[in-house]
Amino acid sequence: MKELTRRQKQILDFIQHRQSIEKLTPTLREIAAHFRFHSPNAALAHVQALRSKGFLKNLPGRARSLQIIERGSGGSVSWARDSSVRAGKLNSQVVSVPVYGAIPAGRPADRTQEQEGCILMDIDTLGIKPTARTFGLKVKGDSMIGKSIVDGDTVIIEHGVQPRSGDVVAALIDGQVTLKTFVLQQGKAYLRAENPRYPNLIPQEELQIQGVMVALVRRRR
Amino acid sequence: MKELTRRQKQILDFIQHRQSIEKLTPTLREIAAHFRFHSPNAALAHVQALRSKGFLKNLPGRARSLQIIERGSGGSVSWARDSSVRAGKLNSQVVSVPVYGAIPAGRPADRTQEQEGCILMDIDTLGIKPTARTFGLKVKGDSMIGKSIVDGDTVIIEHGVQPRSGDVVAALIDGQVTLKTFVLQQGKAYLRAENPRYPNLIPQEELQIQGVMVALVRRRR
DNA sequence: ACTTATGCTGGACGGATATCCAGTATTGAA
DNA sequence: TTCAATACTGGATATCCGTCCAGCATAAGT
Repeated sequence: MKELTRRQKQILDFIQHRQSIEKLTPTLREIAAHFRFHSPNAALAHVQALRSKGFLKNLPGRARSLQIIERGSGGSVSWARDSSVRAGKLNSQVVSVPVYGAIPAGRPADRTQEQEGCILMDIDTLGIKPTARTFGLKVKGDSMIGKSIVDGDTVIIEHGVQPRSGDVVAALIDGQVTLKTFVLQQGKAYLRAENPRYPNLIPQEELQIQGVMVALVRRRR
Repeated sequence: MKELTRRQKQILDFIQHRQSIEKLTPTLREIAAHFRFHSPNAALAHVQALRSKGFLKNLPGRARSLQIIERGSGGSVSWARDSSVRAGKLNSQVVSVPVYGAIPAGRPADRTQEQEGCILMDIDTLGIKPTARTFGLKVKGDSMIGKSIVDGDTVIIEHGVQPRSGDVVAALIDGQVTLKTFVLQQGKAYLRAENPRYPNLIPQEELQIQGVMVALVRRRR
């Protein structure tokens, strides 16, 4: 790991500070203003150095898109205001996961119409670090009763991961998303319903896996 | 408090989701793209509505400067509130619920020894407004399989409420807490295990009900 | 029929922003 | 000295972005 100059560390700390306080990444001009630079280019040079050294990333050309890259044991929390921690959990973060009642066919991004709400949960309880493609799905019917998933449950689905045999997956079948168990048997994949009243599904062509279940939430009704 | 239309709530949820996942506020055009608007003005109209209703603020003219305005529901859940939460939900609050692996006999307050961790969740998902006597309980065994509660699940228990017939309750039996279904039949209360391999329990003296299940959380293992 | 609220399209403007180019000054190593 | 790395200035540009204007459509209430 390349090391940072003192100035670069100051820049990085400033970015981190602004993010934690204002929940907003500073622009290059705001960085320049804070350090009394007369040109945004001075800030850019440092940011570029931080990028090339792997401490920052961003979306090229996009405003306020700087993101600090997490790295394991870099315990520099110099001015962290952690005195406010009470019974809460340390090192945990709450994320917002959108919940859909149903997912129409097509690209996974086409889900905006059906959004029902959202769930806030800490990532430790969730069990994964959610991505932009993590979402909740309201369970309808009892086809997964054998896995103790019942009507009304909300399952948290992570899109874009390879399912292992036995995982519960959200699969696209006949233009609708249903919950099934993904089974890999002798090299062949099929979907098993965890209820004898429902048939198993052997795919004709290819499996349309929308995502893998990572967690479940149930409310008393 | 002015209310939000469904569309406005979807917009707000999306902004919150993006902030919690990417630590970056979406631009109006990114909002428009997600909702398949053909004009950034559609997103602007919603954002303006959210601003005037007090759910959002921003720095005028600045890119990605939307910020969600925190609004607690007023209730004092002081011990449970985690003030380090990055983005709170409107009209809602994220609370910290302690989780125990087992509950020893005695006063419910004497449980600090057995604490295993805690869960952070918003109260809308939880379904109740938690009190100081709300706690999580790790499920051991499969005596409640008939209610789709399996080993490893965490049930959220609310202490001190009167159970209704059919509720799942945490009951104190022989110095141990087990999960059972509370049944009231012809004026007599007893506890039913939702698994034929376990016996029902007819109380000799009085029922020791520790609390009623209000929610359930499951992680993939 | 008339109004109002909501939701969206399409275009446009100006300021904000990231990025590039050229140049200066300082420091330290070869 | 010479060279390279670091730190910064000043200016320029293409694009990104918030915002405004005008208009259309639908639905609900009066």
